[in-house]
Amino acid sequence: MNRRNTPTKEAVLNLLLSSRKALSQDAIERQLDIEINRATIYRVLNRFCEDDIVHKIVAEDGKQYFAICKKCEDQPEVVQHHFHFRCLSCDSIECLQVPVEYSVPNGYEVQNANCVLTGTCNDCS
Amino acid sequence: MNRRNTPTKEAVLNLLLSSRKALSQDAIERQLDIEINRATIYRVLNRFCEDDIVHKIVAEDGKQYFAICKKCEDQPEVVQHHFHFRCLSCDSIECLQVPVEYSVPNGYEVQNANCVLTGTCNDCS
DNA sequence: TGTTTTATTGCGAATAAGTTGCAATAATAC
DNA sequence: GTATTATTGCAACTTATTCGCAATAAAACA
Repeated sequence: MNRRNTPTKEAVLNLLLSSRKALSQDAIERQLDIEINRATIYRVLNRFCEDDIVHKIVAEDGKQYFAICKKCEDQPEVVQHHFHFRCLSCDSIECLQVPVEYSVPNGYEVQNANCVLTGTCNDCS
Repeated sequence: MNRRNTPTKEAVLNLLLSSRKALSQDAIERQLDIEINRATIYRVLNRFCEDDIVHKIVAEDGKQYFAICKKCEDQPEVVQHHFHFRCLSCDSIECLQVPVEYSVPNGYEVQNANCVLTGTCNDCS
């Protein structure tokens, strides 16, 4: 299943790269100049996730948001789990450079972390 | 808007009290002996949330799960934000007694935290 | 105890997010 | 240039949650 380069893929990737925020499918659809089908956007995004180009966050609104996997300065090798911040005022989600730290009971094995803080961001407070 | 006691409310509350896990609407509906309408279950649960009897978790499946606000031994006054664990094997969500710790950039104000770790629980590993 | 008030419920319909099957299109390899 | 098959668009579908409305039933009160 080799990947192909398409205008759609390019457009979505560029949008995500230029965005400071995590974007939902409908935000992406709105912000793109070219018209791309809803289902296609999801498929492109999910492929990006499979390829670890993008990570998916699910917020308390139950919606999926997608953000480029930027590597943290301190740990260039790993894109570790970090907190996300959802501002209720401007309704945007961004990645914080704050690693998620936790311990789990014996026998538990963590594969993923989905952590979203909610409140008011600097721009809105 | 005074609250009234109803069989429905009782039943849902007792179920949540007796459950070690956070429950979704459909899990509650399935586990109850009495027949309660879907919309009603949601309304009861949301009222519990408003009254801080129950807290809501949204998992990466986008679904809402509800759990009794048990107070942690260490900080009996406050039900502080804690991690949740979702086991992909037995598909259940539970509250961990692990507080969520974080810092946020200047000017950010956190009102809530929704943190779910995903993986395999002790029973399934 | 009977009556009134209004919170709660059930029902059905609506909404919204995300997925899927399928046929058409278009990258890429040869 | 042709063949292969990844990608796309479309429409339909699924699933979770919400909402309006009329009926019901707690709770307060006479």
